[in-house]
Amino acid sequence: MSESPRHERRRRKGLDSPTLSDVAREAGVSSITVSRVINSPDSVRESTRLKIEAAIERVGYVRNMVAGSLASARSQFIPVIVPSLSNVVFIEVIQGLQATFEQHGYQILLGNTDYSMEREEELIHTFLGWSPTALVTTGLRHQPGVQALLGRYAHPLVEIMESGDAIDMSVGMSHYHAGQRMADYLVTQGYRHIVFAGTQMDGNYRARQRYQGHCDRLVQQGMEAPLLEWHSSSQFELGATALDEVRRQYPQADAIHFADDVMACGAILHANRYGLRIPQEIAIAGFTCLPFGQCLTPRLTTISSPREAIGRHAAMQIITRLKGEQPDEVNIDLGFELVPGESA
Amino acid sequence: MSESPRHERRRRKGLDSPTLSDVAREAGVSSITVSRVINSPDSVRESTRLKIEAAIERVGYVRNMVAGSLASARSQFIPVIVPSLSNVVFIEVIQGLQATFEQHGYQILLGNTDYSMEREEELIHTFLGWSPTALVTTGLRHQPGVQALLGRYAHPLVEIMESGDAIDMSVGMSHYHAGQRMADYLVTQGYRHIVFAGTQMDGNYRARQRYQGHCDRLVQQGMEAPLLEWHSSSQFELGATALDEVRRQYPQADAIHFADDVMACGAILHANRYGLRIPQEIAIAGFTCLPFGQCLTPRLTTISSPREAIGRHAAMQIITRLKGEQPDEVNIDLGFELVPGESA
DNA sequence: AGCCCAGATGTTAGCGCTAACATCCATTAT
DNA sequence: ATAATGGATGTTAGCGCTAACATCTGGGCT
Repeated sequence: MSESPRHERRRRKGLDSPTLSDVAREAGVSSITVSRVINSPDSVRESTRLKIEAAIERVGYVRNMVAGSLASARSQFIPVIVPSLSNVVFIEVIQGLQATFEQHGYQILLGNTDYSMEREEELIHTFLGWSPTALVTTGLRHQPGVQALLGRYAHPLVEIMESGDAIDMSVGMSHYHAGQRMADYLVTQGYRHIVFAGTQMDGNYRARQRYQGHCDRLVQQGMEAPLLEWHSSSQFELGATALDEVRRQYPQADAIHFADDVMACGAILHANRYGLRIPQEIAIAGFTCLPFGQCLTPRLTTISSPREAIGRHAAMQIITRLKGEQPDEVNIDLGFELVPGESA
Repeated sequence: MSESPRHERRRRKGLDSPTLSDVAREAGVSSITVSRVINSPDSVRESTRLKIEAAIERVGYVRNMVAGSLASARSQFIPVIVPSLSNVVFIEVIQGLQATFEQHGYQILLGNTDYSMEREEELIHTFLGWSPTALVTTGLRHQPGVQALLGRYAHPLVEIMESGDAIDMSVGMSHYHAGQRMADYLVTQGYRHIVFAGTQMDGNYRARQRYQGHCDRLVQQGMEAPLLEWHSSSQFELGATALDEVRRQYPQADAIHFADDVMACGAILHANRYGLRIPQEIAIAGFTCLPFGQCLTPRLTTISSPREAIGRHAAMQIITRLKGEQPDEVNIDLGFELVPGESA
């Protein structure tokens, strides 16, 4: 156990790297001056700075962020909580966040809830232990405990993906209106028997909101809005299955409004394979606008969601607040765009 | 500036959350006992534990991980450095890592080098400041400085994606052999004029290794091994461009070996659009085996890489070492599999 | 009864850094 | 010459936790 060669108690960790005071001694200054060179170089005279920088180099100093965070009671960490990493949508959001935060010296702490609100609560608890400077989480709905905890949270907080009233700030789009808009478009195109097909919609309530918008619009038009739901995660193959299932259960269906592009693309590829003509025999629509949908023949009709932009805006909201400024808007709705292809 | 209501100097942060000693006082024990309840509950008598747990609940204690990490000189953080987040491959590796680490209470710190080794060096420097318990980085090649730094690094370290001799441990596959294997297969299938097409191969040297394997095998067979390279990131559209370009520059080409599935799929979709028959007029092969390649008509011939498995194994190697055990193997080669489709 | 021992709990002393305040010194204004 | 100023640097006292050691219990044994 105690095979460490030196038993002076000063250092307890194996790798005893030099500290601020080692650098300070080497440079002949006090450690706070070294700290200033690192954190606010402009507040130190240039000659001193150069001397210290040389000393840092010489002793091979590596900054201890943990100690810094403890002393200043804030870390450079910003937890980002998303429901899934299998869904490209969140990957793109994370990229937007990451790129922006990185430029400003913040580090993302990634949390994955797997669409479980209990898991979200656990994650938030853990993350708060890291004294994060800010927090990003997905959606406007949370467990009561989370709602309360975040309400008391004194730092910038952004809820992403949805539009609406946030605890602190939000960046997103209206899923209800997106569903409504697509239903609208399908009706305009002359489709009359439209089935909505999605998966895991119990956890993913934003998909449910899209269905709600879809449903309300169709009912308004005096149509029915049947829903077909699966419970595995969204994959291409599931789109194929869904297409078959819709045609079996609703032989009169002339269009399928999928909850996401992945399933929609799977359906198109499946139809191509079996010579089912799209949109003549059945029309296909998706949601989110992923690149491959736009390379298919026929091109997928879908709604483009501002994924990376959500990430970038969310990060900017936080950075603005951390600079002590107030963002122009607290709740940002980045909207969406209908992208007509030939599939519907 | 100093508008905080209470000026007792004890707490400097805005949100003064209860500490271990608050809980200790509440429970009538010493703070170390509370610490034990949190870190090794079995070392505390049950009655005491329950009493303390109740106190924790009552005061709403949130553990301060930063202080814990400083005191114990190790954090629960494990930096994971990958070259890209746009490439699904790394997303899947990260998922494998994340799922495994999470179960054992570790938190990933994500770093993205954008295929730059200088950036890798910077990232490693920053991350070492967080006293990480272990480290995961991509590839066996690094800047000299990184090589030296990691050589001295006293904690578990896994280099992923490649097979070969690691600084500490590695989990991956041989890209050279994968390239060779595919070239082999194409030759066996009767193709004689095979073009290799890739993008950003200066940074992505694993793609270059695949090309090397491909090249060596073809030259061995007395064939030429032309290479066509682009410099934007790999997208479906680039595959389309590549297909056109190959047919223009090498009219006699009967097969294209793409450096990755995304471009290969783009090429197939493009060919389908313009009625070019695959593989009769030109064969297409990819690398990595992404789901959509397997849904196309014709199905993409490709090589399946063990992406999630790499993540899971890498995490397990680290966990084994952190438990104080020695893993059975230091360098793990998870191999690959040729997946024949109809595209070649 | 007295002793030993192991398991439970407590005491002490930092981990490496930074906030807050204190001091110093060269300028400039008076 | 002296005071006033402001920029550069230093002193002090923790941040909240845990390692290491010290102490206290209450059986079980002779």
